[in-house]
Order: sequence, then structure tokens, then C-alpha cells
Amino acid sequence: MGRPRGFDEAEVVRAAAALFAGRTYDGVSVDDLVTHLGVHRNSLYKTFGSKRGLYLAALRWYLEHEVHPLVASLGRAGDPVRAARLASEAGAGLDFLLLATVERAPVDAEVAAEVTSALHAVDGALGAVLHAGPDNGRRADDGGASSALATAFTAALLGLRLRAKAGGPDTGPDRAGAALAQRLDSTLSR
Amino acid sequence: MGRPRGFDEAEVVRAAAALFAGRTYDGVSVDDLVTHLGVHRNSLYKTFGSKRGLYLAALRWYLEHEVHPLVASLGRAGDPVRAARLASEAGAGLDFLLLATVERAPVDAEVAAEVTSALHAVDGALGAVLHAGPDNGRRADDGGASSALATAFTAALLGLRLRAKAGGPDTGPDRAGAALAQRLDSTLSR
DNA sequence: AGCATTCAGGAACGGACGTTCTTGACTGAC
DNA sequence: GTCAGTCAAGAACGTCCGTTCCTGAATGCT
Repeated sequence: MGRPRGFDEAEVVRAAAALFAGRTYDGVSVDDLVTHLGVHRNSLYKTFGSKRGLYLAALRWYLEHEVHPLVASLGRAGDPVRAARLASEAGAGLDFLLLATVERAPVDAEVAAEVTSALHAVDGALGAVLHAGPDNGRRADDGGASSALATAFTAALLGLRLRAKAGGPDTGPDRAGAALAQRLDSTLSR
Repeated sequence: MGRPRGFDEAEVVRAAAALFAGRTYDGVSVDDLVTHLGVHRNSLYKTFGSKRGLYLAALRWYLEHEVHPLVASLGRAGDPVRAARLASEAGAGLDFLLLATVERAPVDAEVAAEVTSALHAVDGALGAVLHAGPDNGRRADDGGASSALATAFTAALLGLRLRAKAGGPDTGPDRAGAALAQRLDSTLSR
């Protein structure tokens, strides 16, 4: 019953994620969304309820379709240097997570929950990479210090992307990530 | 000539910095500023020209009076572990820098210039700390790898504060920073 | 004392915001 | 073929935004 919708909801959510990754939540107006998404105001509110509803949908789509695959490949990286290179190659693929963490998570509990969950996933992948050198399995228990190290590694990779956004392309976040990863490599240090 | 102003400009700028550190640029309205700063609309525009003018003044005041002292103490920290502890103790003292970097620098060239300058200052302080163990001076030339490492260390400390803002106070950014700093300490690794 | 200047207070501006409403065209089920 | 239901299109809503203007009162200088 009724006329079928003339837009692809998944495509709309994907395009919304692209917009929200590039500008602040307040910096993206509903007019912007209507214009760039090809969906009409009415349908937007019918489908997502509000601007925030669309934002949450876009965030979840992004985490599932962009961050999750990256986390999976990080877990398969084998060593920290390769993991850092993967994160560096992701480039703007982390911008939405960065923006959501710094500007929305502090004022939106649902965003905070999604974001912390995603960050913990990254922690897990990087922790596995930090533990396992190519020669052995898990190291002796260190009282959680290595998971703390994974937290710091995640923070560093996000922070490097942050710096890449602020400074021009001249800053060398790639080399910085590589230098850090080399230091963290369990097969070299200790 | 004329009636003297009834507010302390430095105090106004300081209070503005506190507001901008807690919310997005768009999230702080001129009404908020007028209400919390005790200065009237007219005086605000007479003194700072615009909301952006006040924002820039607040950012510069903050960088000079909060970040710069922190950078100086970081440079005097002696070793990375103590530097990480100092950054951790700074707590919300880095939030304005974080917010400015991620949300304003990409769309405001003057903000970007201030921010990158401040970040480079942090790099310098951390680089000095990474180079110099308690036993020796500068290490042999490594082709700039250690300055890249300093960049990554800065990114990590900022990223940890980012995580502290998003997740509750339960996340342990302090331990993560300590774990990272210990790994980076030139007197222990290598 | 008189005047020029700057202040505080607050109303008012045009525009943009997120959201809702009205209208008419289209489609699927009966 | 009819009708209920959903769609697209866009006007319109009230609110808040950053900014400007108007009105007196207060001050320093001559």
C-alpha cells in the first residue's frame, strides 16, 4: 500500500555519514542534508524522526561499514608497524569517529556509548597485535599493562589523524605513526 | 575621555576560554557569553569585533596562560613517565586545544596556525624529554625518527584526553599514558 | 560647567535553524 | 475503479542565531 519510496535508505545514511564526517554536527544543517542526500525533508523526518536520529543512523552505519572492517584488518596486521600503516592509510576514514568522540559524545549519551564501544574494539585489535610477535603467542601476564598500552596506541593513532586534519598535509603523521609502532614492537624492544 | 569600562577584559577572555573549552564553537551562543561573562553585548562587539574575534582572543589567552606553562613543565619533566603524568594531571586543561584542533582548525586558518604552533611546541618539549635520559645528552642522529616519535607522543597524550572526555571517568587514561611513556623511555628500551 | 566620548541596558534586525503542515501526485490492495 | 496510504514538493511555523541600533547615564578633558 502506498507509493514506494524514491530513495535508497542505505545510500542516504551513507551520504549523511560522509557529510557528518566533514563538518560539525551543528555545521551540517537539515537543508544541507536535504540538498546533498536527494531525499526530501518530509521523508527524512518520516524515516529518521529528527536530525539527531539521522546522525545516529549515520554513525552506526559508519562504525559498522568502515570502522569495523578497519578493526578487523588491524587485528590481522601481525605487528604494530603494519597496524600503524593501515591506520595511516585509512586517512579520513577515522574523521567521523574523531568528530563524534570530541564533540558529540560529551553531550549525547548514545553517541558516547557507540564511540566507546568502537574505541574498545580498536583497543582489542591493537592489543592482540602488541602481544603477539611473529615468534610467540601471548606474553606473560603483566597486570594489564599491555592493554593499557593498547589504549595508548589507539589514542596515538587517533591523535595523529587529528593532527593531520589541523596541520596541512606537510605534517608527517605517517612517519610518526611508524616511529611509534616500531618502538612498541614487542620483537624489538625489551 | 569617556566612561571607563566596567569589566576586566582579561577576566572576560579567561571566562570565554572556559566556555569554549566545554562546548563547541556553535554550541556557545553570544547570549551564553553575555550571560556568563558579565559583559554586555555592546561592549563585547566593541572590544572583540565579533564572536569569532572573542574566540580567537580566548584561544590565544588560553594557549599563552595554560598550554605554554604546561609545555614548559613538560620540558622540565626529565623523563617520559613524568611528562605523561604531568599531561594526565592537566586533565581538562587540554580540552580547549583538543576542541579547537578538531572542529575549528579545519575551517579557520588563524585557528589552525595557532593550534599547529602550540602542537609543535609540545612536540619540542616531549622530544627533549625523549632524547635525554638521566645519564646522557642527545643521542646519535637518527634521521629525525625521534622527532617523529615526539609527534606521536604528543598525539597520544592528546588522544588519551580525548578518550577521557568521551568515556566516563572509569577509563584509565592515566595508566595508559604511563604504560606508553615507560615503553618510550630511552633508558629502558633499546 | 560644558562637551565629547564611552559606557550599560535592552530592543530590534534579518536570516538560518530544526521541525511541522498543506497540497497534490502516485501506487498497491480490494 | 475506488480508496486508503505513502510519497514528493515546498510553504510556513516558532525559535534562536549573530549583529546592529537606539537611549540615557556616567566619566575625563578643556
